[in-house]
Amino acid sequence: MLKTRSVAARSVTAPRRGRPPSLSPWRDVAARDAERERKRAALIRAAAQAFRANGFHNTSLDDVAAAVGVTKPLVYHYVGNKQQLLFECFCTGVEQIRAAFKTAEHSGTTARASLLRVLAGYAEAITGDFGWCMVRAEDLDLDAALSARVKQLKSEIDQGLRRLLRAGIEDGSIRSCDPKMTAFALAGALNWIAHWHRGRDALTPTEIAARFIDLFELGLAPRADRAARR
Amino acid sequence: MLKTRSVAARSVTAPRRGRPPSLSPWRDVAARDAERERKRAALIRAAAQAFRANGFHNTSLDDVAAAVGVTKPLVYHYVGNKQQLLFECFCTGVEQIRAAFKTAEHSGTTARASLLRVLAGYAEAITGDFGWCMVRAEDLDLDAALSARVKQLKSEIDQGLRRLLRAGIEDGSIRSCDPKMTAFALAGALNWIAHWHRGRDALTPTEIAARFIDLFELGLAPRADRAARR
DNA sequence: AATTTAAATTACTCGTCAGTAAATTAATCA
DNA sequence: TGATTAATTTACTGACGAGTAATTTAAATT
Repeated sequence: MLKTRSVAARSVTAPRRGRPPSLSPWRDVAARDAERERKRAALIRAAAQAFRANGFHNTSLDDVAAAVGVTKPLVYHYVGNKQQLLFECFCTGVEQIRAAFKTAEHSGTTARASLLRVLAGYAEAITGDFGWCMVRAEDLDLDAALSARVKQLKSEIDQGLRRLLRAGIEDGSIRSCDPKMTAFALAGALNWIAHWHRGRDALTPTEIAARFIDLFELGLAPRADRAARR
Repeated sequence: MLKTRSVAARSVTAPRRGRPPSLSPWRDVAARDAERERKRAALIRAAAQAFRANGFHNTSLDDVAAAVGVTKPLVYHYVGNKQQLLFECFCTGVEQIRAAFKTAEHSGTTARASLLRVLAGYAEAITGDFGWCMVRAEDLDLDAALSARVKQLKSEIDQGLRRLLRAGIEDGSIRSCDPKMTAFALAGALNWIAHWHRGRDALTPTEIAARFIDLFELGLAPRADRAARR
């Protein structure tokens, strides 16, 4: 067990043996920091997986530590406490969604096209390791400070969706609708994926997103106008 | 406190004082059973409210008991254990949704019309006291037996949605789509309401449902054909 | 009135688990 | 090399909360 651990911990970095004693200490320092960051990230990912598998409250920090071959106090060495750990999982996931916004936002065409791209990236993020934490991290499980930050981050995403919807209504690419409720419906449908999507599903995230987008774009009622497409 | 409790417990049933000693014991027995059932229901409702307010794991049975002015062991007198309590909350909520299916299902017109009615009832149920439990009751928090029953009940609802979708595709009232993914999207959007809807919201459940239904029915893309309405 | 049954309480057990103090090992530095 | 600092562990505390045993109070039955 101990052997396993130290091997794992080492294997992340390149196994440079016989390092030159002091060619440039700066390089070494940077590498060390990077490794620390990598370990921290591994811990957070392991936690996210455990939370998704068993739920936040049914996962002890001993579990998380064991999952990565390490003992509990080390978890505290890398992250403040259990709440903080959940929060980090949340942030990691949110970051992916923000990235989706970044890449999709000013991508030329209509606001509707941008929105659909965001939704695809969103779906991708939700099906990832951090999707569950992002969606189910309850403010209730966090103290006031963290809870506020979570709400803030969620709100930013929500506002991003609404902005795209409004833009689409203005540029004529989206029918007039209530942006708030529509954003809630979109986010809800996508977030819900975290509840049912489990690893080996028939459809890939992209395929799921495509189905959802089709529904949101065209609606359930039959269309007389095929022109509305694209 | 004690006084409060006993008054509350009594006030549910008609305050028949000086009851005729033994006119018909059967009537009395039935009334007693009914009262027991009413108390049990009150407990379950209180639990649902507490779970929604603080989360399942952040709610102790002492909390639940206190909320109804009673002590913990009495909770065990009425319901097996904490899991069971959550399960009961879940069932109560699900029952409302089943009712929505019942009333909407064979209501004459097209399958799409039925579906939209079901969605309205669904939204109504989600915003109620038991919505949170229905949506967030994690199989993870229940042992194998209860978890299986929860999955079963959820699946029935899912199948109900899919059936309506398929029926709609057949009778031409719904565009061709992937029933499974569409059902997931619909359920997700609606379930998500439980995450953000808090008592005094601007919109009533019915209004929310209307907005959602509009989106699902007509989609985001502008429609050339206004005929598709109704 | 005496007895049985149900409703509700007090006072406890027992396990789990977040979080910590102190010690140890390994790596870095001078 | 010896001294410092970081990484990691062992061994603990302290609280909380689910669930129970034993008891009391009230109601129902005869």
